[in-house]
Amino acid sequence: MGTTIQHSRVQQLLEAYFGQFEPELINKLAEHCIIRDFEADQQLMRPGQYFKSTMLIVEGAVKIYREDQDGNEFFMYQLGAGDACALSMICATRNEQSQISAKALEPSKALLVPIALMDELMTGYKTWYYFVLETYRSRFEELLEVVDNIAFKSMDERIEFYLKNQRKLSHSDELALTHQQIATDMNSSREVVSRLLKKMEQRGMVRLGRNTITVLF
Amino acid sequence: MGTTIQHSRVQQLLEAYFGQFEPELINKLAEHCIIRDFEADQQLMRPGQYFKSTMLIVEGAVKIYREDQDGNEFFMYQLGAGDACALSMICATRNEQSQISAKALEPSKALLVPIALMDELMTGYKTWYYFVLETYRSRFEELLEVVDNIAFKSMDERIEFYLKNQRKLSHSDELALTHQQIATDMNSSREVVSRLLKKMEQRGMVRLGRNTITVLF
DNA sequence: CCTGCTGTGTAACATTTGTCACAAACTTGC
DNA sequence: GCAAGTTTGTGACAAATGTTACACAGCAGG
Repeated sequence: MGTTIQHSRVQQLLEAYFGQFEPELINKLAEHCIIRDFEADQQLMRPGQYFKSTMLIVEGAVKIYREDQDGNEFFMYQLGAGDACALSMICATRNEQSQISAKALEPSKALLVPIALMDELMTGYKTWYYFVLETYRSRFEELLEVVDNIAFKSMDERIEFYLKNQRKLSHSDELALTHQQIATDMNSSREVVSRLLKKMEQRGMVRLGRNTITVLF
Repeated sequence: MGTTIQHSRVQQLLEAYFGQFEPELINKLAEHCIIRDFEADQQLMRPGQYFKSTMLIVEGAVKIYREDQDGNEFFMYQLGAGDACALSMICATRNEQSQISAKALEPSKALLVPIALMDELMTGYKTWYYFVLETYRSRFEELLEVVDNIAFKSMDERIEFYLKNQRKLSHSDELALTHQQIATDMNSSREVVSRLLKKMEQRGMVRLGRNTITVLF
């Protein structure tokens, strides 16, 4: 594939999803970014990995989660087109190991920005530095919300929050989820989730079907 | 107090605790920072507050915690001299409301950097932008550790982690803590903490006294 | 030394969450 | 339409945590 083709494709994507960037920044990025595709279920990051670039998501959905030694998972938040992976920025700038996992939930595309560019971008382009700070800020806030949930709330409230969140992410009241998936994301067990969902159905908050949960609140 | 006096005092503090800053940055900051003192137990930040400046701690210890509607607390991490409050940076840059609480654990001093300076500092001084990113990174990591603890670990493991952390912060194996304080920080109840501490004492991990816990591991 | 306050110990019980076991419902491929 | 796999429902029980209630120990001030 010719470099010019790739170059203009990147430019298009940047303009579409990162319209807040000043034109010179877009040009700069288009010169140096490459596009990377991920299949559904493919891992974008795994604990212990080093980064040589920062990722800007331009298509698909990426789940960011925590994994412990025993392989237990815990869902933290989700990224879509227009989002950047804050962790990859942090780790990239510091050349540190990542301690989190990321997985594509559907076929996804990301732009890879070489970390060698970071200094120049941060000091040279105000919209970039705003973008980076804003990325941190919003991930931090999301993480704080996660802490709130597990620190202060009971399982049923957490499920409620989870469903609301999923509804927002999928733009639909019909969620294609199994009880097991929810249990995995919340580091709980399937039976507990089933039990509580059943109670919520009795209270008229959801309608349950095989592979679907309809949110009614 | 003469401005020159204040100015040179700020400069001293910056050199002492933020020695990584380049000299021109220190001068710049010294010109515009003011010193603010906090008494023990005084609140530095409360939910819903707006920031007009970023805080650099130069003396004392500041506890950063989360509070819910019912007044329950949950300890997140602690700052000391040389640390910056990441949250005040985030909220300051975005002119957003803070959603966390900060309290001085002992008489403390902070330098207040006006947010109006942020743009200039970020783009003009590489050590500043490194510092800001590193501040985010380390707070983020700490927050991840917090998430791990409450998501994956049981109460006794969490107490163990808490005590290790306190030991590190106080540079001593003798911790001046009541069971109630620990319970508050972990959003649990005093009885549970007493019970588990007693078990740990039986296993030889700690020695318990009134107002003191001696860590033996 | 008595009084009151704060901190700790502990038993009994309630509630929440996790685990095990198994059945039933639904889905898919042949 | 049958077999095999996946998903859900549910009861019984275990374990962890939270709650209530109360005794008592240590400390401070008069």
